[in-house]
Amino acid sequence: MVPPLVFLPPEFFDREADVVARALLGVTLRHERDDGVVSGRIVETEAYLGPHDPASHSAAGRTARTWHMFGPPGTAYVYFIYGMHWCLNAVTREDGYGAAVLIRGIEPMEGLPRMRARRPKARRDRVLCDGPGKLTAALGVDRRCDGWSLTGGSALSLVQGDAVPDAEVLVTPRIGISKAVDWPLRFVWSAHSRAV
DNA sequence: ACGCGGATGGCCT
DNA sequence: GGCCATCCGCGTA
Repeated sequence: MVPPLVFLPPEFFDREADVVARALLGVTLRHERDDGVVSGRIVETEAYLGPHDPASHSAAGRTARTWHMFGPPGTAYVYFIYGMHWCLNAVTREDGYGAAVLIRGIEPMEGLPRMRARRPKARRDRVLCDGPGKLTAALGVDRRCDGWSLTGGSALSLVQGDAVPDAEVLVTPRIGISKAVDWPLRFVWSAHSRAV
């Protein structure tokens, strides 16, 4: 028997983004499609705290692009970046606030052959999902998922996992941003991530 | 191992 | 016109 899937409820996400970012380590991100299930355990995240956080997309206000970042807790916010890549966030705090957690890395679990097919340039499984644009490609996540619920009401969901001890969590500044560059809002599950 | 620059397109000034 | 919450390939070591 396979244990039932326990989806993270909306209340899980109705907290500050840094708290949720830390708590998402070890959680399974799961995409269920016609051709099968693809999933992985979250090993790296970043928190974007809200309109007062200069590095946050919500700092520029609610536009068509950032619309779903202001949605209810547990919403998927998916955006297009550098003309090529999709990035997946989980919205945190209350409806209308504008905070989110960027999923930066997962450890592949189910559907390895499908991930490899969607990431033909990855020569080794170690680099299949070790970046925000890589994991969305491997999972088949794109603009269609923008605004979906991650709490069990859609094909894309977050499933409860075993707790990750503090001793295995690394906290660092965020990557690839130009504002608030030293805020310690990046969380890495060191035992399962190649990233420093 | 590490650093650099090109790819590529939507959105804001 | 410039800026991106990135990735990849190629150069040097």
